[in-house]
Amino acid sequence: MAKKRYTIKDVARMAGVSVSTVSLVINKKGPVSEETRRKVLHAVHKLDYHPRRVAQGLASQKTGNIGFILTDDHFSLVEPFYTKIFLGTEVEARKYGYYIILTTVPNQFSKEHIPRFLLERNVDGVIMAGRVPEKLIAYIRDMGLPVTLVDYYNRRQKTAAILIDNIEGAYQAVTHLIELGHKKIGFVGGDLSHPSISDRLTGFKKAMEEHGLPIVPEWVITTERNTSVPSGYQAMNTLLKSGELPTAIFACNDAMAIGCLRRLKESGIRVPDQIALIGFDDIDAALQMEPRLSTIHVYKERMGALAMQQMASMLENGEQSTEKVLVPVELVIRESTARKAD
Amino acid sequence: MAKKRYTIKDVARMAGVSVSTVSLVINKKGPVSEETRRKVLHAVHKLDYHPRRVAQGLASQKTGNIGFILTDDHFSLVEPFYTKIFLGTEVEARKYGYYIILTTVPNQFSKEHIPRFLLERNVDGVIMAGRVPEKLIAYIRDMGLPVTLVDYYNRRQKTAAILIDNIEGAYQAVTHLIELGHKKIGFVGGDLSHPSISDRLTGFKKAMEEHGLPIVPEWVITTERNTSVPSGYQAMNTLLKSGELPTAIFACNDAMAIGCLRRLKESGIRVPDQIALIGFDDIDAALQMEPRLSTIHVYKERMGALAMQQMASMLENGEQSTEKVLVPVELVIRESTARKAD
DNA sequence: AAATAGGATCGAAACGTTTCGATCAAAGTT
DNA sequence: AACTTTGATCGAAACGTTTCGATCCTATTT
Repeated sequence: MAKKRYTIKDVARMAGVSVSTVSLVINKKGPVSEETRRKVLHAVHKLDYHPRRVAQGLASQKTGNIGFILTDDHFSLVEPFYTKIFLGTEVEARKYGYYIILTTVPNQFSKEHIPRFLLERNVDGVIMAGRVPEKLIAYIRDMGLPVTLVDYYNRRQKTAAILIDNIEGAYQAVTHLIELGHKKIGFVGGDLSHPSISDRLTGFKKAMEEHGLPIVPEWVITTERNTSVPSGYQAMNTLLKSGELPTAIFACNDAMAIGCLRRLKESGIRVPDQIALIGFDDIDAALQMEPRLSTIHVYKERMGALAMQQMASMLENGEQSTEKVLVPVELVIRESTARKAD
Repeated sequence: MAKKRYTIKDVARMAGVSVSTVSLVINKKGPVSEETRRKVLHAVHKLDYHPRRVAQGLASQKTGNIGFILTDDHFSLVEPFYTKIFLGTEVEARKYGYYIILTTVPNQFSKEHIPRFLLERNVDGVIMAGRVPEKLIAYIRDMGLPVTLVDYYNRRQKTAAILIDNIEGAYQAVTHLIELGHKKIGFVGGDLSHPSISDRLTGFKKAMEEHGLPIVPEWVITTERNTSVPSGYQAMNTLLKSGELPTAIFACNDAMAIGCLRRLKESGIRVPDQIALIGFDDIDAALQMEPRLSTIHVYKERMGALAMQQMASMLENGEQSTEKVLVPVELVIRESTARKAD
């Protein structure tokens, strides 16, 4: 039943040329006469020949695979944020003829967690999304493999990266609130050591300052350890206990915004009537909320695709790029933000 | 900077044995004296040697890769149902030393969409999740590759499969409604040609009959083309127009249940007070609803893992299994179902 | 003591490509 | 007319393993 698969030899025989000539034609290298090219391609077609990846790999010392690394918590998250980035990469990879091998590593990374595809030299390059262990980045760079980071950037490692325009996004979100007439605006964030979060805070401050609005320290919550729904809930809790409330809140991501929303509902505070709320990321859940969440849309699939493009060009040039691509975002106005009631 | 990677030759030299002996030790084949085994393993360790996958692949005619195929719409769906199955497979694959290569194919499948990893013979077996083109299954079987289906099963193709216990799940859901005192129960489904959906209808009928309750044709909606949120919305619409309403509804999946809920809210009908509602699948969104959706939990990651196990054993025995594994489900009672008000 | 069996080890072929250097013919240069 | 360049093609080595059959040694059987 299993059909016989032809090899390059069969093609060569059929076309009446040598094996190496067939290889040249297939890989579009070296000069080949129009005549032989035709003959070869005809034979290829006739036999439905496809070179075996594994053989190409051994001979050319390229596997044709790209590793895609996420940390455990990023992938197991309810929100398919990084999953979408992955998908974008996967689809783009196909265009280039690469395979993507996905793996996750624990946040508490140590030597024995080194992905097998690195040990076995089974990838030509690595794309990593989200905050990823420092050591791992260094290890891969050390192997001489090109690296692209997505949605993360570390000042010390000189790698290529695809980044959300966090400052601009936050700026837009806060400006939106200001244009709705809000003057008392709070920031809900966490873990400022993460570059994305601190950038979003920067954007917040920039918008406030440019419009001559005061930044009230009690309304800037940055004590939460992470940026999950429960953290948002907690942060809102803190805010509620601190006397006067702001009239609008910019949460550093949708997950935290959802946490805030939940806490506000429990206190019977109406969104957006009493407090306007805007998030960041535009995860799927933002659309499920009541009210539906205004947010900053992030083009996740696009980011994944861009990472693959960057990787492909590094693979072509054979050198590690340090280019940082800033991907624009888009303000999405839904129901959780409204003109300030007076 | 790029560290030199050692090959099996280096290990052989260091251990003072032949290359073939090293191979025997590493792969735990053939008889090797304890003495040499020690020497070899010591050298392996010392040099941090790992065989290159690509070389093993060529020599052994096994790639070490498993293909994972989804249809486009399954992967781009908002609900990460199949994504979770994929994740389960991926984690399990690591234990066995396999890599997973993910790809999607269009629903309208034709010859030119054959995944590249098949043409290039870059996988040892294929796992497919969800409803998948008939032709593709046949093609792969034809290549002599083992196949496992997840959450889909076609009577004509004799393949292994990991299946949700749909009949039992539906039976439990409906029985739950009956135990709450409901007698007028509706079914919201679509596309009965899909085995999962028709099985869920079977479970519905079984529960109704066993409890001596009538199945009212007007309350059994099976006219929708698919099982999405909008279809659920539409189905509810139909139900609303048909005179008397049931007091409880079993939707064949959570997506449709969400659609129903949305429509009910628009009409100001309270769930669960006026109508109890239960879904199936336990997707993430079920937890986000207000009220939170009662449903039948499906162990998605587990199903993915089981598929990998099945694949591994087929790869070991070198033969296509036709075993069907029925994975149990679990009733999850949340807020959308309540005792019938009288 | 010779014959046999079995365990341990090894050399070499094979897997299916790419790629490098060699060869040869035709065209261009002096 | 001799020499050089260029284009087309090819043969063979190389990639790093696995695996098969051969060989050698030791222990067992007769």
